[in-house]
Amino acid sequence: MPTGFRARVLAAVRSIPRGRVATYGDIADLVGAPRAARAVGNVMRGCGDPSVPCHRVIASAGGIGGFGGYLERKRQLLRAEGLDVTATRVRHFATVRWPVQPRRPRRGTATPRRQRPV
DNA sequence: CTGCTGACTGGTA
DNA sequence: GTACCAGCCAGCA
Repeated sequence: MPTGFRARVLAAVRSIPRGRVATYGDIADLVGAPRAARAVGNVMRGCGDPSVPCHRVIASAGGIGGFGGYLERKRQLLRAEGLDVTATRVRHFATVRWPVQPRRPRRGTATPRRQRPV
C-alpha cells in the first residue's frame, strides 16, 4: 500500500455491497478517522481504479455529493443497483445505508455565528 | 517545514 | 427549504 490512509479508504469503499451506499463520514470512520470525511473525498477524487465503486460513496443525509459530471454518473449507477435516487438525494437512505453501525455523536461543531461585520 | 485546497459535516441564521 | 460558517484531516505546491 502506497499510503496507508488511501489504501484503507479504497478498501472500505470496495467492501460496500452492491445496492448499498455509505457516506464519506462512514468511510472515514471505518478507516479510523471519523473526522477525515474530507480527506476521504480527496482520495475519491483521484480514484482511477474501476474496482472502487466510488459511486456508492455519497454525502451525508443521503446527498449524492460527488462533483461535476460524476454526480450524474453516480445517480445513474446507483439507480441501476435498484436504488431510488432523486436529482440530489438517495431515497430510503437509512435502508440502503452501509454499514449499519452506531456512530458516536460529534462534538457540537455548533459555531454560534457572531454578528456580521457592518 | 509552512500554508492552501478540497468528491465533507453539522449547526445557526 | 437555502446560505454561510467553523472545524476537521490528508495531499500537494
